[in-house]
Amino acid sequence: MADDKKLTTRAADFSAWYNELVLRAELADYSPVKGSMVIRPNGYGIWERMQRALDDKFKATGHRNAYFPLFIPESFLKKEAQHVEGFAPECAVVTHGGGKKLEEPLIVRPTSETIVYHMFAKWVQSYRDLPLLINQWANVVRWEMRTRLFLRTLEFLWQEGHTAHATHDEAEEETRRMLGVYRDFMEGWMAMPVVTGQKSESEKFAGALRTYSCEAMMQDNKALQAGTSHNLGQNFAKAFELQFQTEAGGLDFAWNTSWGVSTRMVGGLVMTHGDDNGLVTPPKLAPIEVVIVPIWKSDEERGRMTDAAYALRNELQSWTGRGTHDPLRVHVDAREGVKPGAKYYEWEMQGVPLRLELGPKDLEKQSVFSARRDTRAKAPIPMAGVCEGVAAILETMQRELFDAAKARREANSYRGPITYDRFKEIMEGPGGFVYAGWNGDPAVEAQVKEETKATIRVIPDAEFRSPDAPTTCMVTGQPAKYEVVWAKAY
RNA sequence: CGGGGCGUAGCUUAGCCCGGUAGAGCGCCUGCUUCGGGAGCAGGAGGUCGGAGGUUCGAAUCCUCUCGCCCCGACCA
Repeated sequence: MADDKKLTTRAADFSAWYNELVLRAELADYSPVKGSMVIRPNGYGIWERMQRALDDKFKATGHRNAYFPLFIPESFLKKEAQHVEGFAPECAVVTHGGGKKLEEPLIVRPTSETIVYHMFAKWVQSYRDLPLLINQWANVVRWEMRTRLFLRTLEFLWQEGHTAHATHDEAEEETRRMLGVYRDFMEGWMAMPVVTGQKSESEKFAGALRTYSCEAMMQDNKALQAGTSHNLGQNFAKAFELQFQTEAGGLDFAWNTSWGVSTRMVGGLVMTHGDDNGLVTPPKLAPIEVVIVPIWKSDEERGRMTDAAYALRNELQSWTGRGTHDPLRVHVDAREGVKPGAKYYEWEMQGVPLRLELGPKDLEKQSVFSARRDTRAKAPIPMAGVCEGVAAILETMQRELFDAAKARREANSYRGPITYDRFKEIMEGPGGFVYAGWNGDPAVEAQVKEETKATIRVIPDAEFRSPDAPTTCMVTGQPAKYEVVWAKAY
């Protein structure tokens, strides 16, 4: 009886733990259509907070939101050779509408480069129209063979930024800037440390010149590609005749970038911070940061305690110590007929960062009893200064979640000279990030993937590289062209 | 598309070999007692046993077909 209330532990079966958590925390549920899911209010609430934070960052870097249609003419996809090769196999295609066969099939967008740059071509005439900085929040469809809640579903929600620039260097700067924005968000809001860097040729976006990525390590030591930013060069501009008059009077193709993050990040958040009791949400992304549970025995006490709980909520909500635009998000759980213990388990499963218990004894002592979700640390907070006290705990928790995740990642990262045999041991065993030399040959990359299922996650940016750069390729022993991060990935 | 598992109440499932009144736990509703870490008692609602054929006096159970889902692989944000 007690057992079926517990989650499968991470140690016993990480995959089962993840699925159970997502369902039990009511983040999402399976839909009647295979491979697609319903995002429930608990999960959507986290996504909304992600959206808000990211949208502010996009606006602050000069982007404006727009919306492009769901349907794309099939012919558009075919205009960029690599793009069609990459995406055609996973596209949903509409062949009928209004009871009639369509003259030209419509693709349900797997991503919107083609239609966006088709439109850009109409809007851009001169270098004065550049840069054009657009973002859209949308759903996209990719017909994946194997799906997983939040991590890979047929349809998912994301944001896709699309920009056009006059020069390669400007486009490159934008590509890197947005990768930085993603990193700031993932580390500052999700408390999820990432390794940034460039993708190898085989892993880059179909149609891009270069792809950069944020890679996070999950608690099973596998990598999650959490966000990508692409320098598209002039590939799409040429395919869609996106040209402009230069300052000198000539004609040139524009330079494009695109970048995106998706609801997959919710899955990343779960697998970064969740524990065997359920979800752990970083305070900054928690739809509810604080839940107050009033404790009573008699009816008389129930009245007094719920009143006190709502009064405490009002005090917390109206506190402006974090600024008027960032009030504490507080919920009172005054349900009758559910015992306090049952409420504790429920809110822990849902990942609410801080629980406040308020009973007659606390009221007498003019304090409230707090329990932190991640460490389970419990301590009374004096009513005088309760807002500051609560805010301080949340701030500490946000920081410590990041520190803990980063320490875990580093503990499972391997640097220094390594043999291919040792590498195989790591990948068959605990897994993790292995920093090693690579001769740059795609055949080596393919061989390692075939033999170990590990892939090159990124060619890391300078700050992530080892103090002593590897000099030889881990597999061939030839001179290393790059230091790369190997890992099994989601 | 290969390999494995499974479809019985909202959920988890027993029953299936060996055909004969469809059972349990959780959840839900009502009432009373409870309430500082998953409450107890009493009463109650809820089922075309995934679907279609067949065998049989009789099918959740046996046979055939079919649909769907989950997990593991190949592919991918």
